[in-house]
Parts: sequence; C-alpha cells; structure tokens
Amino acid sequence: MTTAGAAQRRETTRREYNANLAECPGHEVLAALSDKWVTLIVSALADGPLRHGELARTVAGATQKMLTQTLRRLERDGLVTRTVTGTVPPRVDYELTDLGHDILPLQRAIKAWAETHIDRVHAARERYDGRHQEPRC
Amino acid sequence: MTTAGAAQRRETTRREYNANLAECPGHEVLAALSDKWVTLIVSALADGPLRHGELARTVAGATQKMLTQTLRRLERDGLVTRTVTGTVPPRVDYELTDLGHDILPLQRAIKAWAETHIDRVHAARERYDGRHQEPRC
DNA sequence: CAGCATCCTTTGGGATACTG
DNA sequence: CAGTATCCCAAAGGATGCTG
Repeated sequence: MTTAGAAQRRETTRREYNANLAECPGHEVLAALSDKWVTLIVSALADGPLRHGELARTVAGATQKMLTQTLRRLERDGLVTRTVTGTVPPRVDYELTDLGHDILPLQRAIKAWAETHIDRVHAARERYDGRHQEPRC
Repeated sequence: MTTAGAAQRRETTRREYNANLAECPGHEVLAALSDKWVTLIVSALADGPLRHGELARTVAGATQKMLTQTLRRLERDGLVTRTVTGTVPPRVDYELTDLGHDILPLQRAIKAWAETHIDRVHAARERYDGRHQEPRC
C-alpha cells in the first residue's frame, strides 16, 4: 500500500532541498555572516587580537555562552585562531586569520548597500504599515 | 533594597544592545538577506513576475506558510509588489520592485565571495574536525 | 487559487552554577 | 580567567484544515 507515500515523499523532498541549501556556498556564507554575533566579533578583532575577557567586554551584550560558541564556530571555519598561553591563570588570545580578514570587505560592501538603501526600505515599511494597520473606518 | 539590581540591569543592557543591533542598517539588511527563503524568492522573481502557485512550485521546499510570510515581509520592505486580479478564482502576481532588483548585485557579490573562499572554509573545517573529534586513544 | 488560523515540535538563546 | 554543563523559556518553523 502507498498510503504513506504522499506525506513521506514531501518530507523527503524537503530534506533534500534543505540539504542542497545547506551545501550551497552562498547560503553557507550568508548563514555564517548573518549570525547575530559573528559580525560583531569579527569587527572587534579587525584591529588586532583580543583576549577572551576583552572580547567579552567589547562585544557587551553577548552571553558568555554565545561568545564561546560563536568563537568555536569561527575557529572551526578558519576565520580566527585561538591561542592558549599558560595554564593558570589561563590566557587565551583570539585573532583573525587571513581568511577572516578577507570577509571584512564583504561586510563593508553589505554595510554600504545597507546605508544607501535602508531609507527606501524604511519608507516602504511606513507606507505599508500605514496602509494595513490603520483603522479603516 | 537593590537585590534585583544586578540581574535586572544586565537584562536592560542586553535589551538596549539588541535594540541597537536591530536598528543598525547593516544588521537589518543581513537579517533580511539571510532569511532562508528570501534569497530563493528574490532569485525566482529576478526573471519576471510570478503567480503565487508558480512561486510555490519554483521555490519547492518552502511551506505555504513560509512562502506567504516571506512574501509579506518582502512586500512590506518594498522589495516586491503584490497585485491581485479578480476575485474568483483569485490571481495574485508577485513582482520585484526596482529596490528589489537592486539587491541582486549584492546577492551576486556574496555568491562570488562564497565561491572563491568556501574551499578554504571547508578545508579549515576538516582540519578542525580531524583535530578535535578523532579518538585520541 | 490564495491565504488565514490552529496546533505541535524543534531549536536557539539566556541564566546559573561548577571545574581546571 | 576561561570554559563546560544544565536547566528553562520563547520563538521559529512545519503540518493540517478551513474560508472567500
């Protein structure tokens, strides 16, 4: 019997689709860049290496958990290096790799686009909201 | 008493921080672009207007809910227009606005960066995983 | 055909406390 | 000081069924 066929095939299709998306370079990069803290950490490190604590202070607002988590990901992706010095008290420095530096221009490009177009977006939003949320009566 | 002071002030700081982030043009744009479906919908519409159903088929893998939700956001942000024709059966066309077309170069830039650098990222990941997950015995 | 509304599962993120 | 582990909540996302 093929009763479970329809729903199941859709599910499969979706998985494959998501897998394709995940493997698409463009999406990988977007996913990485758009992470709430990645941009901030990378910017913070743009001027030179920082210790964990310094980073925590610079990127105020980030949980310690998020900080470590994000740094691990960045390290894994080869965007930052993690250097441990001594054991007690431990000292850990984070520094941007060449690859890490390479994303700065891209970030700047996005920022530039944003700054030149964001006004239009905001204007559009106001128009939309005015048209849709205001009482009709 | 100021017992609740510490935790509460941290909370407040965090909120303000997030608010600042949300208002930062760069992050707004990143948040918009990095949405799982935005890229796909925008690309799909790059060649010309499409009906809801056509879009659903083109961007296979997207839930109907996600599709509509994303389209509403794009409409609100002034990136697409939504045109309703007739009432029964309804026909709705979605088309990229000028502003919508303007993000195509940016998407291409990201894609280009991704394609030239993704190999290094993947290599870094393999190195990292090899170093950290393999049994040390 | 287009698109709400509802329900339910999964995930992400935050607070807290503990270890080398 | 740097990092891990645990708990917990809010939000995102998906499936389904109903309406103009």
